[in-house]
Amino acid sequence: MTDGALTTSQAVGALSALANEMRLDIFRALVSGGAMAAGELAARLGVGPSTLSFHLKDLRHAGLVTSRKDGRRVIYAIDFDAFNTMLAFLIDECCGGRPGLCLDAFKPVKTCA
Amino acid sequence: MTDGALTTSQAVGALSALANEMRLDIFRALVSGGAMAAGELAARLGVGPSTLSFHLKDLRHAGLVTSRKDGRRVIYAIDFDAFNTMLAFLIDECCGGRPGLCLDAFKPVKTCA
DNA sequence: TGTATAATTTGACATTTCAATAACTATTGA
DNA sequence: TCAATAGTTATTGAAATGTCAAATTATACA
Repeated sequence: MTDGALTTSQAVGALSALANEMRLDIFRALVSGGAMAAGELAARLGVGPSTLSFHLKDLRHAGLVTSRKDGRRVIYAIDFDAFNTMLAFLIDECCGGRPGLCLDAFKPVKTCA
Repeated sequence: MTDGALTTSQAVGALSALANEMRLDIFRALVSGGAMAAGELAARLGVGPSTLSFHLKDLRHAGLVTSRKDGRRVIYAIDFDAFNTMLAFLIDECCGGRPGLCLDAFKPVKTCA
């Protein structure tokens, strides 16, 4: 997921990865809690290790999270660049050519008043 | 989908609706081509009527598109408010509390220099 | 070395999703 | 009223997805 723009199937992959309640919870836990080990995620979300691993693989395959080994643990983290790329896809591909229609959502985070 | 904020399961519903190549194509066709009848969508996308109807129902159920009858045709259109609400959810819930991390995606559509 | 811990992988199973055909409903217009 | 058109709704079967328990790999440490 190093390219700037997503193909349709990459976008579908990223959307699919977030289109599941448990994976969305995982994603949000990593956003709010920062990078953490699989075991800590499992404890926070009350999920068994294999089920968690299954979903983490999905998120990682979609490029939305990264993982690195630290001893016998595996630390997961959000890939914010990839997430931004997905947001950019939604904005460009789905609102492109119709500026103004999709701008409402951005106002809360605009910093240029 | 008249409320301002989405529940998690509403967000999953909206994401799931877009997490399919054909539905994403339908959505984009409606964005770029504006409101149009199911038959015209079917012709543009080269899809059978029942398959199209199946996916349109999905998008409508997720709240991302609206429909109205016009004679014997049914006109479908993007519900941009709902789409904005979904974008806002992604931004608020997934980047909230970490301003700056998710701002990159907005720059292309910023209108304030 | 032996044991416990952290995580992934595998396999069985149920559920959901998707596509395609055929049947059905509603509307138009000859 | 009858036939054609526009869409939706069953129905079927195939493929993908999700859950859980058990087996496996890798690391740490007594």
